[in-house]
Amino acid sequence: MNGIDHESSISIKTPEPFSFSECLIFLGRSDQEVLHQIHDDYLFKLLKMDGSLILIKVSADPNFILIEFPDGVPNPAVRSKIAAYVKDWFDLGRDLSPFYAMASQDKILKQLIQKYYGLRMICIPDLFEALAWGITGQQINLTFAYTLKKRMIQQFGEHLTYKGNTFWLFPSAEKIAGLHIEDLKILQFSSRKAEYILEIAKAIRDGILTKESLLQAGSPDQIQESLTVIRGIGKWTSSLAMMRCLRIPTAFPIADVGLHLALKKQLSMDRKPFIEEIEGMASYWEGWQAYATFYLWRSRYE
DNA sequence: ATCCAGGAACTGT
DNA sequence: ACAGTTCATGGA
Repeated sequence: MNGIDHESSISIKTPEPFSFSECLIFLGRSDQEVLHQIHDDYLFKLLKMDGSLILIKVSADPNFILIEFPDGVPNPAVRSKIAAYVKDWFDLGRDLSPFYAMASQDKILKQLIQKYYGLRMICIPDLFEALAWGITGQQINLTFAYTLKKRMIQQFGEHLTYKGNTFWLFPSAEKIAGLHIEDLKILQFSSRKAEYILEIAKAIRDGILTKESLLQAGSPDQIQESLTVIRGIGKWTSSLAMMRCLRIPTAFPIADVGLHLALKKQLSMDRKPFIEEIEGMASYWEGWQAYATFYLWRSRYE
């Protein structure tokens, strides 16, 4: 049971703490994002379940998340999958109280959990999307990374138009696996990133690389190892996928420039912190490095 | 023009 | 294991 199914909608009891509006702020961080749309306090997203496109409209009241289906109500089996998806997307299954207890004693995180109270990790449940997004974002500025992602989606992803708004789905691994390097290069992906993404798409298409097999690989270190043996996936990209797709709370992209800039700002430093300095700060975050990182990322969107 | 951006592979020691 | 080099391309 992932939620209460009212046939034409689903409501999911939200855990404490949870703030839908904080999640919407993170989701609205780029005006180039086309994988969801925010209109007033409603969040729209296109999903594909059992082979069919389904548009969802998500909203919240103090105790529930409500999922509606403006373009057609799917069958009960699909509704149940959608409830599970939304739960994963907002990381609703996690008990945040240990994180908040730790953070309330931490110099850096203390203010962040007050400011962004109820923010949850916004996850990327699709493994191919998480890895492709990681590779896309390697060593380029975020603005350009969003541009590349948008081009890839609008070139190769499926879409649905409802009341004049077009909603996009991230391209499937199957679709991308069938492309040539040139097809991504022309969108201004570098040759190497195009190679990496195509190879990973093929591995996912062929069932060699799956979320389940990664999760069964064992400890977080073993999962990281099985990711970093893949060409194009280093420590940073694997940590990102472990954070936002596999939802491993200890995942920690310690070399992430976004994290560095957030810490620089929080600590009013005139330079980015050194890795050794971050290791010192993060020693207090043990068990919750992923959430600490996520809240720090959030602090950059002020 | 210059530096840098939510890195990773490759090469040499 | 560790350090330096190369790749790659737009944003500010």
